[in-house]
Amino acid sequence: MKKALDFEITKRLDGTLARTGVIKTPHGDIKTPAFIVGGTKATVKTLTVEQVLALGGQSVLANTYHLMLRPGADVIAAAGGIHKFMNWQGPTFTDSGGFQIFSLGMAYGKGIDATSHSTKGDVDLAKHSSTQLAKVTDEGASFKSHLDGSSLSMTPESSMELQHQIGADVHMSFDELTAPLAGRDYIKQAMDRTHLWAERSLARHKQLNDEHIAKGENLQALYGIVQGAREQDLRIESAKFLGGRDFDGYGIGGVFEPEEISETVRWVNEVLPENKPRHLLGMGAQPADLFMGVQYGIDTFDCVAPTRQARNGALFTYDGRINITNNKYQQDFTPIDSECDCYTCQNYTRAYVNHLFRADEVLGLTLASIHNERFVVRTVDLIRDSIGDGSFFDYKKRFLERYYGVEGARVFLNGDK
RNA sequence: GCGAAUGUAGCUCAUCUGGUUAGAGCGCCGGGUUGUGGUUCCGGAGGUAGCGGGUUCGAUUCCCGUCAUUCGCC
Repeated sequence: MKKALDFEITKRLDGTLARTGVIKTPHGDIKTPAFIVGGTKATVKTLTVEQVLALGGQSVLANTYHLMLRPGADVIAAAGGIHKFMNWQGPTFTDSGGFQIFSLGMAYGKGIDATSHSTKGDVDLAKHSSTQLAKVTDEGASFKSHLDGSSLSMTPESSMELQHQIGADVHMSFDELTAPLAGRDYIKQAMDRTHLWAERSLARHKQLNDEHIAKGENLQALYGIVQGAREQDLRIESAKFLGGRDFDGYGIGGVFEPEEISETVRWVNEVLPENKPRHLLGMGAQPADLFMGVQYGIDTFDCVAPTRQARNGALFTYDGRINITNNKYQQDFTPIDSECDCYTCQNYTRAYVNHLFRADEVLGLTLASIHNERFVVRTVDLIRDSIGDGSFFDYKKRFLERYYGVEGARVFLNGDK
């Protein structure tokens, strides 16, 4: 029987979990490691698909929650699927919506968000959920739309149905995110529920794929999502549980402190089956995330931070991040980064981008987004090359010491040869 | 020339009949953002209240003078 997705490992880096490979989908291949471009609402904000292709984007990731609210999965299905709808002919992913129910529902307006770097107290969000906008039970989640407050619900089955309507190449199983403030008991409970939901997601997914086969349509792939937060034994348990199921690949979910990424990812990837792709959900706001993820076995990333930060004027350079709105760039007629090969750096100056931001001109958002997205896509591409030719550790050291400074980079270089 | 109104932060304006360190919005300066927050979020700087007198325990506030701006009338 035809498979929804193939993954071929082309090279391994000795002594690490890093590898290069190719994910093959009905809409084309993804050379890995790869940075997947954020296309939450079936658009990469401020960019045309031509611009995304030009900056080296191989694949985009959209979001089930956002698309079910607007325009509705049925509209996308009627359009012939997300590829036709948004005019992106390459590989696509959709996230299940679980994260949004957490971040926009349960934690909405409560000062708790996915990045709360708060002390690790014991907050059981389920106990608070009756007064909040989302409620999670074993059956699924009920929540209120952040757009108009209407009552909605999502189950593993309905998430799969929506994702199949949207029609991306790779889906994520419906999961429950554990909050940064969650205590171990709740982490365990949410993980168990995520496993239950993963099995139900997989069962419904297979039924829907059978329908595609009957209609002669492309098969769609499903990743199981590993949870377990910061608990090593739970992460390992989750990787074992899901690794033993017939998923096409795996997503690693949760919320991480930057310094926790490498060890959490390592726990999981030492256990997951080696021959399936692994996606690190939502991480990649800064270069160290990319190097650490790949070194410990991640094949694909997605992260909205590069484009979100771009829209607010925070731009990457190889010497660290700058805020292009700063006064000092008003008459700086050099590129954002003289070593960057993006369209923006090839054609425009810091002074011009600074002007666009100050004048509130929308082109600034586009030029900044092209630059930041190109910066991370290229960084991961060069990581892939460095695994290919064995220079990964040299590249990593050189890149991170320049970006963070020798002192700042040290924490990321510990233990490297 | 005469009459009237108005002068408070870079800008537009608050400070109720005189009462602690004169506020806001915008702008300006800096920072944040990790399964998306384009209208974002968080900090910060900045005013001898046009100027000079007077009354008062105390004046941005009341009085006088002066300068400036605006409007109206000769």
